[in-house]
Amino acid sequence: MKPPRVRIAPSPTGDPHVGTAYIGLFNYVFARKHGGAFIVRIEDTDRARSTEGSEEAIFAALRWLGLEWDEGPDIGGPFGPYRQSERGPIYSEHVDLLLATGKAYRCFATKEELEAMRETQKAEQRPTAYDGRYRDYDRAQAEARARAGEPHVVRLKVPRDGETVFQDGLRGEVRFENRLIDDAVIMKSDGFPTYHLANVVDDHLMGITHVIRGEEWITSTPKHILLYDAFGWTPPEFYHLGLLRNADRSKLSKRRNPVSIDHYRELGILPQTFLNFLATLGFSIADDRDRFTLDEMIEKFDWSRVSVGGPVFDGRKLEAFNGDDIRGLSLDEFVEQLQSRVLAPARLRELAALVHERINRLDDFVPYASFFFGGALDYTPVLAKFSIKKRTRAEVLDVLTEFMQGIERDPDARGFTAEGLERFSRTFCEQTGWKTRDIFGLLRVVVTGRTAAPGLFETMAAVGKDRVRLRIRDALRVISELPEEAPAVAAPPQPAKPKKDKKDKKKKDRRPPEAPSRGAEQPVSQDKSSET
RNA sequence: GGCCCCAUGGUCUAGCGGUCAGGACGUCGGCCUCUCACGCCGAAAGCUCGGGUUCAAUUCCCGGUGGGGUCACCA
Repeated sequence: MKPPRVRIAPSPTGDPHVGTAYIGLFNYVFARKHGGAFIVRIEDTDRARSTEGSEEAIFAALRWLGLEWDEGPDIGGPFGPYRQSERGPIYSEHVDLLLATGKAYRCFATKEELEAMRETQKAEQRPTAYDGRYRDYDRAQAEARARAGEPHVVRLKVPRDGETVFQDGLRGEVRFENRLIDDAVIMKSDGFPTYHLANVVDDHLMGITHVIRGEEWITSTPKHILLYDAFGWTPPEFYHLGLLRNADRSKLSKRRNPVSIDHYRELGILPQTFLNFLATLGFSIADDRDRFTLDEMIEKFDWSRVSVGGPVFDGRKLEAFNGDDIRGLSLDEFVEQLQSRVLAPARLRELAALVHERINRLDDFVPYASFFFGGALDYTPVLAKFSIKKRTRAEVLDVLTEFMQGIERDPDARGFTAEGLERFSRTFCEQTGWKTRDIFGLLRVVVTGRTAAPGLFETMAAVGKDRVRLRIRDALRVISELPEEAPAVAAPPQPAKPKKDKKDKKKKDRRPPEAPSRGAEQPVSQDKSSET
């Protein structure tokens, strides 16, 4: 086999996603196995959703895992630039090419117009698809309107009949009827290419030989094949891996699970352990062994050892692996890990600043700062002395859920700095009509498990976004399971969980932080993910 | 709903026509032990269903069912 060239193409729209690591791992291993190149390309053609800092965070996460790339935006390479926002002229050239050969056409339909079209189609129980209203529009007229600066998109002219077939390296032949594929937008009205176009053009120009990506892309693959055809190019080989799932088998989403690589890093998962665990979610090295190193995986890698059903991401197993590996460390190594990861000087200083004026003896630092560490908290003690009056349980659940969504979406909150969080939180109060003292108190309890703690926003920032999210999710579960008669978050007449026998305790202590919460979940809102 | 993908214990998987269906996590029981943890031993728990093909199907084919993905000027 001549050296393959593979890539991951993350979109810088949020925290580094475990899916990116999963797909990245398989790409990386395949490249290394065959002495090929592993490339990182940033797909940032969506100007609205790309966020500052996300790109760096993705690089840092991949490097932490040890998935080093051979070409990428930060290290360059012979086929750059590797950031799609810097490749504008290349895309326009290629669009012009398709326009000139009649493989694509300009479409002047407005978003509203298309929305109305879809509504009608839905109402009539027909599949929603672009109806081709500008497909045969007069070329000269279209060019004139375009020259006049009228906003429009460019669409691929998909053949009306026949079918598009491709070989999936993991699934065999996959066929789609062309009449069911609508004319995909390839250039948006802002002049940026869509994913489909940029992806195909870049993969071709960068010499990508194997496209290894998530199953969610299968249905857009025929569009890509058609694009390769339109350009007269030979498509690469495709391998669609199964999607990582939540415990309920839906596509892994942060609504139900911690999905940030940073979260696992912060909780003290060892990078090689994390890779090993991800690898087992689809790859098997042998009949009766599931612990192996990255090098062993590379050595033994073969597509016939890759399974394709979407695996549930089971944090308990990850932790079991991690525990094993921690025990495998020498005492010196263990201490080194603690010093570099849990109590690194900068981290210690950050926490010390918050604890400084609140303790009387130095060694109170450790118990005082306990909530800065670990995953879920035990809310039993604090439940005995905390309540919100005049608010129903449903209101509490709602407001926490909204808050959790807010820290994801809000530009102020997303960076998770004390200032940003405070700005966001105060606005949030105004919008929800909650008194600051009520909601800040509630958040304090949720985030720290205590009614007294350092300043809420400094504390939240130091606790970290992923832990905060995890605790809110866990709190939602706990609150929803409180006895019915409890007003909101309140001290029930008797303790909520009056007696815990040995077994219960054991169970609780062992429950991993990642355990997905149940009973307090919101309607699914799928995470958007990049091609990784 | 249309289209597409998938299907071995609760979860991740091995299996590639004939196996007591193997391993791992989790669960349960026991041993070790001042406690816990680790470690060790053991147990319960699985081939989605129905048709074919075959001397023989978990394994091959078809269909049902179930799950998932996708139907944007997001990737």
